[in-house]
Amino acid sequence: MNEEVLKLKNQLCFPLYACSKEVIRKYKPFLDKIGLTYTQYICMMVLWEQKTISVKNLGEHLFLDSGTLTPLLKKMEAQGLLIRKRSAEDERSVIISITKQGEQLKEQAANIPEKIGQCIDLSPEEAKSLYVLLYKVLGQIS
Amino acid sequence: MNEEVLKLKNQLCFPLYACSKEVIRKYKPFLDKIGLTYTQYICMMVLWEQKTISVKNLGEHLFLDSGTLTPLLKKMEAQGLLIRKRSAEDERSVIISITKQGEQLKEQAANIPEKIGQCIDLSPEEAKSLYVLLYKVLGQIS
DNA sequence: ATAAATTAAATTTTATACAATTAAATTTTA
DNA sequence: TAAAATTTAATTGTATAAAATTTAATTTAT
Repeated sequence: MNEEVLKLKNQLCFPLYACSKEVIRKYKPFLDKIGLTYTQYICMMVLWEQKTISVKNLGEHLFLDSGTLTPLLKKMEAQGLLIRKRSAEDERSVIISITKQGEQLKEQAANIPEKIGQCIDLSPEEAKSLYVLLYKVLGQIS
Repeated sequence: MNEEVLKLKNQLCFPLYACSKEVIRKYKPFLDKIGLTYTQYICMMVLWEQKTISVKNLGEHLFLDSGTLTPLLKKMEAQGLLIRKRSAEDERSVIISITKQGEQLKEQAANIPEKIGQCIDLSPEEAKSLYVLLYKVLGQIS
């Protein structure tokens, strides 16, 4: 057996996994201030752009399924950030719509990307390269 | 407000988060065959190298705390892969030692990195670049 | 037109994650 | 040396995450 292949330091998956967790952890203090978790934050990002979207479509954007989204969206509805309504055309679909309160949250979130950016010291070229490589893998694997 | 900064497509955190999840999901069929979850797999990787390690030290390697590791390690002990024993020198520490059965599992895991590699089509240079960038961010952020 | 297949959410179960707290042991300091 | 501070696990509570199943609605094919 090649003794090297199963060493943690020779895996690409591990820094990916660890880096993802640590970056998300960095968001916590900022997201706490506006009462969102990271997953809720990326849902809101989609809603700030789209205003209205089905659970199915939202899940496709975020690589999440209804088992994760349903309880999450119910909580956010209870917080007044969005409304869930079954589609009239196709009753299997649930349509999410952002509320005024949800729209207003965007202003409070506006400085978060910059704050996170300050924690990560990559050159524009490095950041771009990382971005491209991650989306390349994501496109291949999902 | 700059309307661009909060768009999902302009975030670096999101492909990191999604890519990590999707890659780990790819491991599932292979890990299922040997009865491990991904987190258990990276614990075993450390144990295949170290044989013996404290919970504290293991957590530092994996960026995980006792709240995650304790129940995980208890399950793995019940499966016969390792033994948990409180240190004699410092009773606050719990020492994890791999068992013969845990050692044997390594042979069954030996082909997993290659299998995953087949799902990810990056040139050696791209893979190296991704690896370096991830560890760079990890070093800055944690 | 209706049975079969598909689709979309919701639910259930299992497994992380991690913050916060607790408990116990050890080390430091006054 | 005894109190205070620190360290290490364990526990508790909350929040994902995903597989598998269920339910309900819609579409397809005969």
